[in-house]
Amino acid sequence: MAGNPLNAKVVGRLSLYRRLVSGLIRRGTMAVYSHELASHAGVTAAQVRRDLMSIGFTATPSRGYDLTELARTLDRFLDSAAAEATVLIGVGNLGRAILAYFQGQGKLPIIAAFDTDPSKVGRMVHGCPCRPLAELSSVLAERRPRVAILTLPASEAQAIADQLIAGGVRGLVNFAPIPLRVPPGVHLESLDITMFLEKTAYFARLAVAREESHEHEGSR
Amino acid sequence: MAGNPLNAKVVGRLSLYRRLVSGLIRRGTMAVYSHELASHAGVTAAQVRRDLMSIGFTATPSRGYDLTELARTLDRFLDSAAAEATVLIGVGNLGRAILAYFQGQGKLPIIAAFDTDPSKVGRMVHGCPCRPLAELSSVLAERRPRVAILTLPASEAQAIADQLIAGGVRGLVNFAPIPLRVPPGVHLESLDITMFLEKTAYFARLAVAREESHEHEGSR
DNA sequence: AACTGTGAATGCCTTCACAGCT
DNA sequence: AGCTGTGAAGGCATTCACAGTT
Repeated sequence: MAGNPLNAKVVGRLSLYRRLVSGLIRRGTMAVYSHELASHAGVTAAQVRRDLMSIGFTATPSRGYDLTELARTLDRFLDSAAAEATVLIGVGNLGRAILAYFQGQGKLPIIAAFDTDPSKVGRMVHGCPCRPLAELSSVLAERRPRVAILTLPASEAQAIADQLIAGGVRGLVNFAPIPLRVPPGVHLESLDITMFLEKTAYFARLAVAREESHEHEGSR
Repeated sequence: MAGNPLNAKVVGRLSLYRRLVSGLIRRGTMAVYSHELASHAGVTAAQVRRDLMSIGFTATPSRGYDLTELARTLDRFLDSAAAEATVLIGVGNLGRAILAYFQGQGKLPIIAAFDTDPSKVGRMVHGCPCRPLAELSSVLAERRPRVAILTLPASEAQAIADQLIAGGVRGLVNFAPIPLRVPPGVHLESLDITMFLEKTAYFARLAVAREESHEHEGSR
């Protein structure tokens, strides 16, 4: 059932393929060749073939990959049998946006959100109950969530992460702009939005500079 | 001024180092050794040395990297002389969260947000004017923003991206869950939150399975 | 004695390229 | 004729390890 442990980049692309495949199915497509799926995903055909090879999914040279079968296989790899309980810590603007985005998504239900702010606690936020942070450990003990989303201030992120991991959480998606330290066996995905923006600004500036120097040609 | 073109991963870490450095300066630290900065950043000391080497910043073996000097050098690399005008497309929950996060951050001012929803248009959202999408091209022409943040539905993302690029934008941060196609010379940073969550859930599940099988030892 | 800067080694990921299949 | 599955090659990023410096 587990198969051989897949590499993180492959899993990311599988998640993307799944979404593309379900879109194609909805449009009535029955099968695709690697280069077709590749062009939708923005990767090479060889990459698609390798990725699908790594989960043991095969095509026929004549028809390509059967989409119904592929969708089922991807579901089996990416989803648990039961839905994976998830918690979210930090009901600020970003936390609320993510709650709104994932409410009613089926798999990965966010079972509770936590915050220290008394004005938020007790309410429903986009369909999710907001509870005081003090109740975190009892929720961890009772509901055994395995995934947590951190949308809280950087100053509190490490302490909360430690508490979550101690309580059994094994996957963290961190939006706080600080590098977290997690023990081996715990998966951490860090999404530092400021960093992505600064990176983008750097390359945008470079591109503009390059274009401008090409315009009046004379340099170099 | 441009130097040799840096690799994207290096630029990402430089952005992180900058934040760490400014925190250290605030606490009164004057200099750090590569292994100290590395431990804050969660990378190896060799990595820090290589990254700083790539921007030509050097230390003295006795004191390490001078933080004041380093902060200045990083600023010079990561910031433009003038602030880089940025626009945001799609004032949904996520768009609003990002507007809130970046308002008043100095560099990278979001000069306008765009949406088609008439109930949003005309208002200020977290200090940023929300304008109708129809005005996008005139704003592109007048203000020449170079960076854009896409927080809109997947179905519209590619068309808007094309319009932005035609209007001079050279860096995109895309939150829409779809792979965008951009021409060479345009930098694209894609942040597919669903993908990150699914990846994390996969590895969390794997970790739990591994722990459970270790508990009653006999399997293999 | 301990650090930096860096050539060389390693390791990982992606792509090539082709035999095999239909 | 055109596709897949995959060994081998290639390219890129990280780490090693050490000469040089203070």
